[in-house]
Amino acid sequence: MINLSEVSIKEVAKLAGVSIATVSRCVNNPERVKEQTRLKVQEAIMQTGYTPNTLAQSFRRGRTQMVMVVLPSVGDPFFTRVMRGIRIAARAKRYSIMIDETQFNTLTEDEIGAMVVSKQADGIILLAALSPFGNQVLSAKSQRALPIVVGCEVLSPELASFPSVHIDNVAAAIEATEFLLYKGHTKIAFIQGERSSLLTKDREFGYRAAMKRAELPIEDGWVVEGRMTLAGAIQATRELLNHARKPTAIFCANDEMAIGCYHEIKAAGLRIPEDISVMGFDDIRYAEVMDPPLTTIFQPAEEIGERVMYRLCRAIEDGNGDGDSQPEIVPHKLIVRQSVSSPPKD
Amino acid sequence: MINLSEVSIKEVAKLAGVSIATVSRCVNNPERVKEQTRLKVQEAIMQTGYTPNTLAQSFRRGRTQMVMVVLPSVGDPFFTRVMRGIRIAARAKRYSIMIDETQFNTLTEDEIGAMVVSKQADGIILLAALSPFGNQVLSAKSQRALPIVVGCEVLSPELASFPSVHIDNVAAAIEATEFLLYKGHTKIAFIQGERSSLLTKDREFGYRAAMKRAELPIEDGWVVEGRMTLAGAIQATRELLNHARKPTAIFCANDEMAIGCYHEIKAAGLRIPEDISVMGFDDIRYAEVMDPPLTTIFQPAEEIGERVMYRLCRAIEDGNGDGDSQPEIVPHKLIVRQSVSSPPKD
DNA sequence: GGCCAGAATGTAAACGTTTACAATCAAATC
DNA sequence: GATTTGATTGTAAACGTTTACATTCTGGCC
Repeated sequence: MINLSEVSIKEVAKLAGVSIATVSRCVNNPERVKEQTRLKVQEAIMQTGYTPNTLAQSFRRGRTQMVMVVLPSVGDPFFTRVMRGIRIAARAKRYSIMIDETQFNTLTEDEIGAMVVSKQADGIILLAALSPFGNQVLSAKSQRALPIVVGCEVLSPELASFPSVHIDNVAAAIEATEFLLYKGHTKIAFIQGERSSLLTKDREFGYRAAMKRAELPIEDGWVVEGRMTLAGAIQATRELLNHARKPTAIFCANDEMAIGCYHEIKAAGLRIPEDISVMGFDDIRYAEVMDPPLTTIFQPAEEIGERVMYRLCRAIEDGNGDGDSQPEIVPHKLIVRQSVSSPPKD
Repeated sequence: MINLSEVSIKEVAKLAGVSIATVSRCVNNPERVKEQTRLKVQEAIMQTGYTPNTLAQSFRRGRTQMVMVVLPSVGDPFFTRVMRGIRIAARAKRYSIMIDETQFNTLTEDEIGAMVVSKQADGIILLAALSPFGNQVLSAKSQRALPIVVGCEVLSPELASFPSVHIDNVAAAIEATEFLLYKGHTKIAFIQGERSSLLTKDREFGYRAAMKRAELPIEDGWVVEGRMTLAGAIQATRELLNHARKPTAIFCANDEMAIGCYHEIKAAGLRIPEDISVMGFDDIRYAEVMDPPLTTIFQPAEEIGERVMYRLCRAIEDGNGDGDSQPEIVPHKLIVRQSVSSPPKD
């Protein structure tokens, strides 16, 4: 039964006939107290329904057992998966998590600042590009150790000292592009995400590398920048479909955009993959129920989430975990479904 | 520049040549201090880079400025929308939010308990059916006022005393069903969500009411229970398509399920809406990019989120806001797209 | 100038823990 | 039995605020 009582450690101590220090020890270091008294205190705790006041604990210990997760958009199903992993690990490590979106950039910066300053969170998980406030977080880090771990996103050089967990985006994008090439496509377009995201740059880099290796030209206008949203993708796809040299395959920097891309292609009366092939990235849960099911790159999102969280815990517990700042690279995987075929003959 | 300094109110006081009480007042009740000293203190705060220690504040004030949001699944795009509203209001009211999913029921209950007991959150927003721990939260409420506001979900009788914000699910479901009837359907099936959710019951009730009013029979097996997930909907749709008296229209209790429903219908080689019409519920962002775009019921999710949050704030500030426990009903709207047509002739 | 009222400020307690240190206890050793 | 030792417990300070209450200003009034 949930009990919102106001009983403090004092009442327990009195009832058990011991000092408050002993009660505290019973709760936190049971091995440092005699079996007999431990039982007595245990009993008193039961009787009173005592539970430690977390506020007081946080205050005293200077720890909140909370971590802050900053991501571009909670709505993206990919991040939902990452969050699931984070949540699982957090639960195991007895942390609570707070979430913030970068979507409305301006305010967020303040919030992170406030969070950091006031030490309301013990650490930060960054799943987003951190251009807007990168410097600030960085300076915070240099001043005092507020643990930060980066997930999914790749790190810009000046931030490379943060621990991070992500896939090899370049390799994955190469693999995706090469699959399209293998299927016979030569006119391959790429819808990238926001410029600010390095991750998207890596994917673009992989795409370009694969095209180059295949000695294929990339026409002006084949690489379209969109916001990583449905609307962004729709707009980008429209541009591609109007391109003088229309691509036969579109590689979207993530699956959310592939959904928008599908819509626009169909709206134009074209078929997937007969008229145009589509490649995604992430493998969100909708990928396999799309029509046709989406060929994409699987990211072990839950695993990334878990690892990031565990990594952060280590950093928090070590006081300052910048010892092991090797990025952890987790494996990706090409998932072949039905959105890619050979290009149409013309 | 973010500053993780350890300067406390004492340093500021010393530098400004005043007592700590005055510094505190400058920060919290500037009007209760002389302009001149206020400036002096202001200056000292700047110089030292002081920011109040939130942990100490929370401890002292017994308030955390955090609220906990409990929802079935963060992954559902509908809740993403609700969360956006909550977040906006929270930001305005200077609250932070923590999220918990009921998905893995067992542990969650503990967590809520812990949260509640330790007063780490000032209030709770429930967007989920609360069967598993309903009693407990309820008992907590009776013991001491931990504000709880319910959103989206409709309230079971014994919980009706909690403030809530939601649409009229019965009316909305009637409207949806009547639209199908109006289009000429008579064989209409309903895919409901989890039994535990009252909300789904209300929608089912509306569906049944509309059918009854139209004097149409509901065959055994036309109302299928699924989990409110893609997989649940796929399974449910499969059953419907194998039904001896196959329905010509399927009304899904939410859009997420409609996505799964689409997939299964197409997998069976049927066309939407020519062979079978589909009606959704929620109007998530994917609804309009689905193929064909989904006819559904729009819920003002962001608005619900905002209202719920503001309501909770009121409850927190009033100490115990169970005065105004009238449910707030917000308007829904039928959104006609292309997933519903007249039934096929046979 | 003395007095008063109200404004401004200071003093100190309190919030519920944790923890260094001191004190006590019990058992083992001589 | 005295001494030592280690285990167990108690005492009290500390964490950084807020705030009731006491004190000191300040300026206006007689």
